[in-house]
Amino acid sequence: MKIIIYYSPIIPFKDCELVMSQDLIEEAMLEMSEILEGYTGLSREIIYKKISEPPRKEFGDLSTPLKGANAPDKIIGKKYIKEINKVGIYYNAVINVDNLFSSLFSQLDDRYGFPEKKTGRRTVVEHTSANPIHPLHIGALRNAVIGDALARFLSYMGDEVTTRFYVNDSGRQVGVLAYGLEKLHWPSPLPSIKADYFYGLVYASTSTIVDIVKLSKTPNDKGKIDELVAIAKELSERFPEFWKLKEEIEKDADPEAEINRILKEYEEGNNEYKERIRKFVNEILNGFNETLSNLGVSFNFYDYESELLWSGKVKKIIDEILSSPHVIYHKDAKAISFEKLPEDVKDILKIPRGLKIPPLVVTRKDGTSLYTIRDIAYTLEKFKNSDLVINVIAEEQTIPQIQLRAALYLLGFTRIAENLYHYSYAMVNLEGTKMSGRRGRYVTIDELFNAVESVVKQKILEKNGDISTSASLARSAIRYAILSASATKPLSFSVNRVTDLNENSGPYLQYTYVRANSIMSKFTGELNLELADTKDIVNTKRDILISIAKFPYILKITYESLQLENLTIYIKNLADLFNSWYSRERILQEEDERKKTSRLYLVKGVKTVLGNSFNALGIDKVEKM
RNA sequence: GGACCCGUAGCUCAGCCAGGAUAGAGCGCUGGCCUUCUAAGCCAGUGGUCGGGGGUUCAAAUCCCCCCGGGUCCGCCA
Repeated sequence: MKIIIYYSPIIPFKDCELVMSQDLIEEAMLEMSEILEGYTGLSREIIYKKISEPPRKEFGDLSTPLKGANAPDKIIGKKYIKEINKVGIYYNAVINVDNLFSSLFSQLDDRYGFPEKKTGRRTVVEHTSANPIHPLHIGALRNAVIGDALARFLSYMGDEVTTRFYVNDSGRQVGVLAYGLEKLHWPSPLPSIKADYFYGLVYASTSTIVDIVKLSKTPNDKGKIDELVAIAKELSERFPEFWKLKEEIEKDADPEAEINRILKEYEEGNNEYKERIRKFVNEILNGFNETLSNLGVSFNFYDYESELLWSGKVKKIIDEILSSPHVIYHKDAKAISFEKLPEDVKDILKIPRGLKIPPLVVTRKDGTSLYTIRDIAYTLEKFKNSDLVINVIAEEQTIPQIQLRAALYLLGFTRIAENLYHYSYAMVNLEGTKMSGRRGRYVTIDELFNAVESVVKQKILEKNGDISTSASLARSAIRYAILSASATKPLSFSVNRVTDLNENSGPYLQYTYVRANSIMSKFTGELNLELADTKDIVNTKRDILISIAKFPYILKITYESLQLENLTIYIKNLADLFNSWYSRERILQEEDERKKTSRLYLVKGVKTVLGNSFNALGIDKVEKM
């Protein structure tokens, strides 16, 4: 793995600071650059910046290419650097294992790696925030896992973190569902089925029927109608009330107008709609929670979008917008224009210079509100007690998120606009399935989780393991599959792959932890650093030592980049090293007390690093597998 | 048409932003290892025009330009 230096944080710090403790690799790199500075005349910053891990062992532990530098072929180091050897343009440093070992383990405790001081940054992570109209499907999975892991991670790193789920209970989709329910006289969910599944069927049925009615009035697209009819048949097999619902909806001259009417009355505070909609939204949210708890995901707050409407906060923003100089007419509607947003501000707000930001319409024709405008009001709320807001939202919403930042900036909320971060992630593909919430075609997270858990259970039975760990293992398999990939890349998912619990999986990491933990719990003595034989720290053990020492550094770059895969991949590599060593040498059975001691320290280090990383990523520590 | 993301082994992914020495994992395939602290493991082998072409550089998977392919967005939806 490459050692990376001098990262410029993705989000600049203002009055907050990350102070890492015990970052011994960083100290070694500083020492190396100081030594070379004296010989080469290059600034230590330049040297430091170029340090990386050499591709092969024989080149040492740290390496920096310095062309034209004229240092001696061999330099003796000081504390963490043993010596530096010149090979071609490279200066290769060998780490002083004795000193690294004693420094590292003289202070390694349960908190190892995490900063001792709080950063002083108050961070909101808004994530998942799925529309409460159908069960959570695979689309929301990546969001929930990334958001939850980010929040845990930042919290361990010393941010004061708040997690929020934005309940989008005021959008058109909720209006569609309310319309369908009204037509069915507000039925209660069937007891045999989870509420979110029941409402999901009503929503998909209503939405499909409304589209059929709409299309049948302008009969020009035969193919499309045939397709919808096929979907109708499909839905009617899953939802017995489908034809009754269709009959009811067809009685309305203009279903679309009915949906708008409901939305308007609801937004204006009609009590019946307020109550009825809140009731089903909460039932669906309960379903979400059941799903999310399987994944180990929970929230500090659920923020109902509708409350922003009824409290007048949205209206206040609309008024502010309308009195700003940036309002124009766009297709006969009042809209915010972003024409006058300066180019250099675009850079600050991470908006591509080449992008012409589309105008943002302020309200619908009938006066009801639109999502992005409501989101402005919501963003102000989120910033009330925070410095940074991270929105984990799919990349499809890049433009609205840009409009949001740009609008906030133009309205004068510059600090907020600058500290609002869109954590974008690409789509998850599941074995080529095509998903559509509006048509009720989706694979739910529950289905995936159950499939994974049942494979895990089978595996546990085969191995005579502890069946009570099945949920933990299934959860970690799913979370690992997501957290080890870069969020910006489209992710191909398949149940087969997630349930392949091999050496590149959550359970593999848990298994490695179990091994380390089991050794430590069988050891009853007291570890004494004086007894440790550092001469024994060679080959893979040496790699393990250095890897453990690198942990704070990895945490730091992960914190600054917000790319959790840095940490995930790192612990996978550490687990590989540990397992490789584990199969070759004995630890508790080692007869030489001094060797046994130094090895036990390594095991303790591995256990601590894995355990702390698990905490930060939301992977369960299990004792037995 | 414009903007953004992605393209690395048969498949799924690291590495790219911060350029350096024979490009790494897992799955798959081949063969080995359980009287030893948990074999969800270990060891060995197999497999790559880093999408293509130019450019910058002593040095390019990595930076720049062009092109090709896939995805997403450009709504009075979210």
